[in-house]
Amino acid sequence: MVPTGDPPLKRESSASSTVTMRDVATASGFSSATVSIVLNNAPLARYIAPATKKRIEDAAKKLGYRPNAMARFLRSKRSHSIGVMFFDITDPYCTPILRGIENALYQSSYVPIFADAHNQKNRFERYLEMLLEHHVEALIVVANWLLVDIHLLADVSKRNIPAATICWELDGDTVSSVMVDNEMGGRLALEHLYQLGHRKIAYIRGPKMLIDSGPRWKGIQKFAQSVKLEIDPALVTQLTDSFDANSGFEGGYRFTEELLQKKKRFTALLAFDDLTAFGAIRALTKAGIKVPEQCSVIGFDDVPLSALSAPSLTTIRQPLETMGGLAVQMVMDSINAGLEKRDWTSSRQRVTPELVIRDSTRAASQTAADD
Amino acid sequence: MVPTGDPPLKRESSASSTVTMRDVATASGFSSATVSIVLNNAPLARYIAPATKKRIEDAAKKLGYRPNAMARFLRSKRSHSIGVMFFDITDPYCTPILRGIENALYQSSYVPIFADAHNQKNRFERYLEMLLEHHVEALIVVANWLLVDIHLLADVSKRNIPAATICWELDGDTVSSVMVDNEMGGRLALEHLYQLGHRKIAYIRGPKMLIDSGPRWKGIQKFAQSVKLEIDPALVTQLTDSFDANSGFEGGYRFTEELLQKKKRFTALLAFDDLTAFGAIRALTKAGIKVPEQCSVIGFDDVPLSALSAPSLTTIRQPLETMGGLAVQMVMDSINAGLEKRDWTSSRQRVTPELVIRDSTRAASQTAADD
DNA sequence: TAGCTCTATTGAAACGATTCAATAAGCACT
DNA sequence: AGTGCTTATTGAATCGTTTCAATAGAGCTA
Repeated sequence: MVPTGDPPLKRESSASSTVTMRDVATASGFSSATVSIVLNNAPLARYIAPATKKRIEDAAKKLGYRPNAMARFLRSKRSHSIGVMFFDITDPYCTPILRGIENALYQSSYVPIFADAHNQKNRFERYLEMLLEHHVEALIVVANWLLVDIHLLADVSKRNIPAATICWELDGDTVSSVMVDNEMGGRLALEHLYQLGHRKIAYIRGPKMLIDSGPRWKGIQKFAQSVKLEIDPALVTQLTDSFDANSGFEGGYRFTEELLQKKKRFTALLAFDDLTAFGAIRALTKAGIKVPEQCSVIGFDDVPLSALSAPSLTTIRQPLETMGGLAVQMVMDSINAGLEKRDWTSSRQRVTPELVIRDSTRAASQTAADD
Repeated sequence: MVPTGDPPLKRESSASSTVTMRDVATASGFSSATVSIVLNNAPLARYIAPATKKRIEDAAKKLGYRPNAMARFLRSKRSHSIGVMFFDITDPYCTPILRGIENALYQSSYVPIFADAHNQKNRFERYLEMLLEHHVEALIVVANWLLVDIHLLADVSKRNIPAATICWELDGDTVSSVMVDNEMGGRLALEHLYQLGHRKIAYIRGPKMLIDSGPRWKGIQKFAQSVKLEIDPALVTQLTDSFDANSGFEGGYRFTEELLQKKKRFTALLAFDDLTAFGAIRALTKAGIKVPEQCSVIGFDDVPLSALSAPSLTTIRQPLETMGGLAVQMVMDSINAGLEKRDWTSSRQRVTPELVIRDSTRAASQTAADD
């Protein structure tokens, strides 16, 4: 319809053929070396005449040239991809982390290769193998549960691939890590309940296996000590080790039932994490105890559903999305250091947790004292 | 300590150098062509002597040989990766789909490259570009919300890359799709409430923009007609179009409040999806109406949190993990068809939804009739 | 003994980029 | 007129595989 100078049927539009760099070279009248230099803005581009640059860029655009990532990598050793391994994506708190990682990588035009170990060691190893085959430039491991560190450490550091863990730390200094300050989080949680006037508080501690459990409990104890609050051992239980991400909910349910059977009264419950808290709320509700009217409940993590549940959950927020971004930053720094042959030492980041007050906690004075 | 025939210090263990195929070739005493044939079990491997195979495999294992995915691809045109694009991973019902996709790919030794469009068109396009650069062999798009199909269709089909959508359908027959049978789901939901004896039922319909909204409502209407149940227009609202995955919750909350203000009584509420249902429950609870004692609520999707919330949510289950797996199967079939130069036509799968009865619904006879 | 089919193996040419060293022209100095 | 510097461009090697065509011995048939 519209008359233009272009020939009506161009090859580019019809064929599914791949446009290679050589095509751009011949189309623009320069060599592929020049094309490569211009299109990558390589150091030598300083010497390329502006007119040349323009002609090449125009040709590339016109042909719809897209560099072949594989060919590029084969030569330059850079895959522009990084491996992101989760131990169990089913765990609701993984999603914000994934979002954080994805977003940060997007900014750097890196692509995440996603892996989910399903909490199985052999699966973890197989994925590691696959990621290495794909020559990821770095590795981020989100380890909510246990992992065997030997192989990760060996394989990864041997090949000089930067690695970072989120929610987990490894011995040695080869692998960076991002974690929340669990001790501070524990303190914040108890402090909140204490300030609301609660004194008879039940606790569901995290499983031994988990790296978070210890520090969180330590923070609780320290705060209790500082205000001379007695922690009644009869009101303390601990989740058992398990490989199932949903075990938190079931554990919270079961151990709350146990606590209730003891007939020891408590006006608040401090759960290891949000899932545990949900389990606890379920058990309390089933026993006819209203949350927060008769019992306050506080969680830890601030998983996405905590804001949606009824009642919405007061919790200690981990800045999960931020943590994902930080991990990316760390491995990126390391990649760049390697590229520029600078030295680089792994680091251990601690992010600060934050109290989020919602509907599952209220002042003890408003709490009905009896069952 | 243990005396072996091996020399004490092997090159392999110390260096971070890459073991190439040529290394395996020289170590085993054969040519790299033979090594390639053996290690890939290529057609020509029929003619290779068993002893040769063994020697090559041993050498490869001993050296810790790992094929270079990039070099391999450059030659064979196969990246062994597929692109997985989400429109908003934040939406809780994406996680099971991701799990399903990941698991199916793992079985085929394919690797997923993860992309999240954040519901933004330009981001979607940029990611498409990146995925094509990485030469993914196929594309799976999980489109919970709207998307502009023109470019997807054009770019993808032009390059003969198989594509499948989950929770969305495209015009034309280039792109396969997996969807739940929404009409049946709508019917199941109303049927459940009806069988519980509910007659005064409020409805929160899905936003116009969403492909699911229409059929779901149609199923509801058809069932109502079949049992001569009158749908009171005053008890019907519709979510407004929005790009925010969380809008379901807020919408559910707001429109339930609106319904309550009308003072029209209802004993049950049928929500468009689970998030909407949670919003509705929040509003009902806030208004002093207990769920399910005074009002039953049913959702749709069965997102992971539906089982954990208090009360746990009765809902229509979409087999999300299965759907992810199906999509993988489809694109895999298509990839293989392309490889074997067979013909292949895209298909549209419908999976059946399933009623999951939990605690948010109960018989109308047990429902307190007045507010 | 020529001709054929199997078995067993390999040389060498791709694949599509990057990058180093080489070339060459122009200009400004001593 | 020789030397050195800057600008502008390119030829050719290289990355690590895959794969086609070639080679060659061996056993079988006619």
